[in-house]
Amino acid sequence: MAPSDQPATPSRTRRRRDPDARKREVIEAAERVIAARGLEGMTHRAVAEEGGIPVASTTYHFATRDDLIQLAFERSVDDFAAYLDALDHEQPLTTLTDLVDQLTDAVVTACTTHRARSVLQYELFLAALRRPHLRPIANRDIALGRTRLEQMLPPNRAAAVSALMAGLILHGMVGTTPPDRDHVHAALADACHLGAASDASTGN
Amino acid sequence: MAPSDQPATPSRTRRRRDPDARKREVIEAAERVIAARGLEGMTHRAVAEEGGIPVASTTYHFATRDDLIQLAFERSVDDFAAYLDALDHEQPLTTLTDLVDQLTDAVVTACTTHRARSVLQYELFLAALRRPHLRPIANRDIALGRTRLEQMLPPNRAAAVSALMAGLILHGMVGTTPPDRDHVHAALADACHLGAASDASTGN
Amino acid sequence: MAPSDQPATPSRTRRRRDPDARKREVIEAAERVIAARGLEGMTHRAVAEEGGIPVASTTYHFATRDDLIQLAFERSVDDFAAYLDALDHEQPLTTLTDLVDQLTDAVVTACTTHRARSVLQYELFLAALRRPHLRPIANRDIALGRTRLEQMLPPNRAAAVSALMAGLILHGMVGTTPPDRDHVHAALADACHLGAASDASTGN
Amino acid sequence: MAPSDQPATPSRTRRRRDPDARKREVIEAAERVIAARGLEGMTHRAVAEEGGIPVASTTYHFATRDDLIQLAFERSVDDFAAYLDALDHEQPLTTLTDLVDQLTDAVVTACTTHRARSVLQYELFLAALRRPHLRPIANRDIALGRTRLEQMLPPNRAAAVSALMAGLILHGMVGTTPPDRDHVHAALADACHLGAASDASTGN
DNA sequence: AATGAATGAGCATTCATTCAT
DNA sequence: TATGAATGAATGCTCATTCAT
Repeated sequence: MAPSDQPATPSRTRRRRDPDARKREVIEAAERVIAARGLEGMTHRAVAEEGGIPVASTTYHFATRDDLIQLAFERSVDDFAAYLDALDHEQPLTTLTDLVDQLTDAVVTACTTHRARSVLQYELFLAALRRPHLRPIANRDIALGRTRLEQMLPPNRAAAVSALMAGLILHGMVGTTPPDRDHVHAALADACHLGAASDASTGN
Repeated sequence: MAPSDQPATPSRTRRRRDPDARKREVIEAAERVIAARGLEGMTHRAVAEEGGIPVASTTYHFATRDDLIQLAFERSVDDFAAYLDALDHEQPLTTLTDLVDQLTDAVVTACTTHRARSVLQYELFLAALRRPHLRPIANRDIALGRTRLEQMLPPNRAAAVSALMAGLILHGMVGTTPPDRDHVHAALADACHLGAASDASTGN
Repeated sequence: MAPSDQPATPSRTRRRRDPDARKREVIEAAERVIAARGLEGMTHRAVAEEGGIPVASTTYHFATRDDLIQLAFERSVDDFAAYLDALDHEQPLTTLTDLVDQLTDAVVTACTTHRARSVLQYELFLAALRRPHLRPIANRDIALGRTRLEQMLPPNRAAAVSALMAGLILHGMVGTTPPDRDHVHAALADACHLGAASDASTGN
Repeated sequence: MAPSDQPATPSRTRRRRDPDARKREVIEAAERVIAARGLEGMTHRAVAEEGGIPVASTTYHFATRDDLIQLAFERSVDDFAAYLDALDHEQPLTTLTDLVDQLTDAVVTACTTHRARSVLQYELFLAALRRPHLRPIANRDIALGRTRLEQMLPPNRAAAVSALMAGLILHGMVGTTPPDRDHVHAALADACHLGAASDASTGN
């Protein structure tokens, strides 16, 4: 972000100006590896290969493998937050109808275009079930979506819609075909109390 | 964990004669290990320890670790099917109101009493995302719940309610406290189209 | 050999009439496995698979794996003896010229048609270097060829020709192409003292 | 066999700093193990024991066991080349008579003093029959001896003498007693076309 | 600060052999 | 007798982590 990040000092001898840059590289590579091969596939060697980084760099900057895992998940939630922020700027929420349309799109793309991110999210949830120190991170991820919905929905309904989306995405990814847009739309319309008309449109 | 907690066995006579029983023992131990330590924690050694069984017995009856994983998941889905059958006998579905009550209970107990089984289910879903041969098994699991709901709901609504439950349970388990009964009930009532009154009851 | 080997008694219930038959099956399968995968590849499982035989049959009839190895090698030497006998009947040795022609053929086919048998022979030789109980068997194999040569050559020359053949076959099999007939012939002619004329024919 | 036979090392300071030296240590230990126990006996653990080295060191420096095998064989051929070079310096080839004397000595010592190296060579030949990537190495070994002979013999005769030596050594090692010097000498004299007189000297 | 080298611990799997039937 | 079941003992290999530089 800073304009002096990589100045014109081409002192080849120097390896790195920014000590945190290498750390970030490792974390990002770890994110990618978890998404691609799962938490169990996230070995130091796999991260090193993915990032084009020496193996020892993946252990030098982090006390243990668990530390790296935690930081990778934290960063993935940061990414999610940034994604939601961008969404709010590009498509600010106005009407309930728009909201449902947007959420429908979010569910479908979560299973297709953004599948890697969704997988990472579920990896986090599952990991959090067994590792207490990951639970705050997982809950922050959940809260992120929920809070955004609270812009237009009462808290409990926001929570319900958030859960519905989680379930729709999970079932959608497990299924052999991407989820059907109309079904998703109808379910979300219901959950958002968009009005009885929505139901008729899909014939249920 | 304790390999010697079955002292009443005729001991010493190590050899068993019932290979299917032994296979079942191994599979059940594997199920328990996956639920407790995750798929990555399901090593042959862990299964052997959990089942009080020699390590070689866990490899003798199954060609590969992946085979054992698959069979353990298949068996866990069978368990789920049996659970649903039992439920149908004990509490046959009659009215929509009863259904919603029952589902509410199912969600809450899935996060508490039956937490181990729920964890196993999500392990299966996540594993299926990366292992194609597990997807039919995961989809069968999803279909099981969905089909049962279709006794009382149109197909698309059944799918939506099924997804909602999956999301509620996941978020419920990740959260630090069990899910709130009333919120769950309200969300399910909405999704089942129980009537607008349900919403008023929770004050949203 | 005996005409009453498998009489007309089709008593299906009986598994085997001849208790030695199963043993022979195992030994023959072991021979084939050693030739194909080497001594280290000769596991009980490999033999069982090769012979279409239960694994336990490969251990039941032989005290140890080493026993089976020994019997397989013994049998392979028996095979070699039978092969030489047959050769003597079909192509009795008459003149030195004929002998050299025949030996040339033997060397070339040992690297091609009979390669499997040759490999087995070298497996035996190498194994005998480390396992004293196999040495008499290996030496019998060597003596077999030598003795036959002694029909037409003095003992020391017979030994030399036998060694030459062993070396030609070994180098021939290791090489990327089968050995050149003319070279082989020239070398054997020399070793058999066939006469200086043979040498001129190949330009040496 | 004795892992602690190098007490003079600075002990305790386990870490080495010279990776090439460590690699060489492993390869040399592997050579010794193959010569002593055969290729099938060359396990990582056996090499580690032989070299007084941690097991993981034997896998760290080589991608696979096959890699280590190949390097050990390559090194053994290098050793052979060095041996031939040394021989050429110490006893340059002059007359055919000297050559035959020297070769006779080579055959006899190959079965006695240098038996370990000879065994390694035959292990290589046999292994090369089944592992294509070892064939160039085995052929280089054969070419080494052949080329040296070509200093004094025409190519085809050199090849024949080389093969004869291979056979003599093999039969010599398999036999219960070292090969008889005179027989070996007579055979080599013949193969080198030393003159008819040689034959008379041994009474054949 | 950064990294190649090194290693103890552990893993999935194979195998010779033994046992119960 | 013959064989499926069972198992202790390896084996090749991977990995998180530590250390020397």
